[in-house]
Amino acid sequence: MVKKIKDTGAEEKILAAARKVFLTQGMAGARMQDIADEAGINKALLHYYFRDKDKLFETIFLEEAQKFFPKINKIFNSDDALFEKIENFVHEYIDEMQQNPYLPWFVMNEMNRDPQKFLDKIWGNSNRPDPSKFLSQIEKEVKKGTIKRISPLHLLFNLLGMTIFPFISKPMITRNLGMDELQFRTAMEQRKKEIPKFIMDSISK
Amino acid sequence: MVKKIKDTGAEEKILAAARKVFLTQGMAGARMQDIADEAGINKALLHYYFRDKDKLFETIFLEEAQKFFPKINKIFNSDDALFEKIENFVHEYIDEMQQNPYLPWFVMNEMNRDPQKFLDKIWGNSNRPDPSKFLSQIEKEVKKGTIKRISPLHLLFNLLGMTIFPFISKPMITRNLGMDELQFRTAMEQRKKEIPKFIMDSISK
DNA sequence: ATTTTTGTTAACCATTTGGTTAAACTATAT
DNA sequence: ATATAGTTTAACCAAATGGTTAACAAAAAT
Repeated sequence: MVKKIKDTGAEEKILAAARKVFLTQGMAGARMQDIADEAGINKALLHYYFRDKDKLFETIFLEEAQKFFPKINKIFNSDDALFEKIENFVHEYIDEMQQNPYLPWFVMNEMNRDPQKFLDKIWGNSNRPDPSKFLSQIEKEVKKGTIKRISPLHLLFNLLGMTIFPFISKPMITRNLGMDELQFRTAMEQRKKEIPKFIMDSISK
Repeated sequence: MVKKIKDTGAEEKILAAARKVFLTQGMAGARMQDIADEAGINKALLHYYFRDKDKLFETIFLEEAQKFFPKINKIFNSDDALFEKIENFVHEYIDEMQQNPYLPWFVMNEMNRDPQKFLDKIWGNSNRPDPSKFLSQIEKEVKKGTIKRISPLHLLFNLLGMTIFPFISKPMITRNLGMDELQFRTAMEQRKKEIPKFIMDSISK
């Protein structure tokens, strides 16, 4: 009956280990034994805390997705002006990615595997990314004539692509361009300013 | 000794099946039995033609990667003017993705899993994407003053991101925006013009 | 025609892997 | 001290999975 009065850390250690293994190996590639080893505990303990692999995976995936998407929503649905919104989005997103570089790949990977499952299950219609306000905001600006005529959808694609893609392709890009970890970090840091500038240069009249 | 005088199709059927299964499930998620079923042949025949799973996977991956990257190289290393190069790249890339939508995700996915392995093995220094000429070309244009001051690296990231990202995030994006297959296709078709325009609007003086 | 090589299969095998069990250990309450 | 509930482990189990074998069928070579 008494629950979690004291946590020596077993459960937390499992979660940390599972996070690491799932994020790098994906659901299919992850091994329960690897997670146990990584956590420094017996494999059976995994099943003691989390019934089975699916449950454990879902816990991790949900946790990661939920700490990630709401932030975006908040920005997209804020009352900021368009340019500030773009700036905020790029800034926050890149910060998040710097701390958690495997996240976007992980999310998209599992989503590719079984789109139905996650879009329904993980985002309970509550925190699913909703760019509709952002899109209509662009349209409004176009009509007002403050920015050039551009399709909101394409601007969204551009914004997302420029921001997220480097992190997804990191291994390929860095290896191919001979960048090291630090160079990549600084490049991404620069992009916080480069991307908004690039967009504004393109759409402002 | 005589090899492939006639191909009833077993080998081809295996390759087609393996392509399908590997592209959608990844190396870790793919099951040899699934490939056999998909090909309509006995599982043992897989091992008759391709020693083991690794070999089969490598065949597919190599085949896919090699029909994909050289094309890009040709564009990046051509003598076309910068804008034409960008136009060509976007055009060719989107065409390729339309026909083979799982490819970019597949390539990057497996590359994330084990970067060392593929970058050395798959691209034998021959057809590895090499944007260096493209990068220096941008720098030249900047120095000539024909375009705004922009970091070549960031422009490359922007170009790649805007072009490739929608295909990687397709399941997420389409579901979230309520797009169907046709709408997605037409949107991507539009991007062939939208992306070059977006870039030129941003960097031209 | 018959031998030999190539292609194909069903049945099988060994290992991996997710998951269970029963026993042991730890702390807390009585 | 002892019972009790919660925690952890070693040993085990069954299913899944990659891979092998031996027999059989089809084709090619003799």
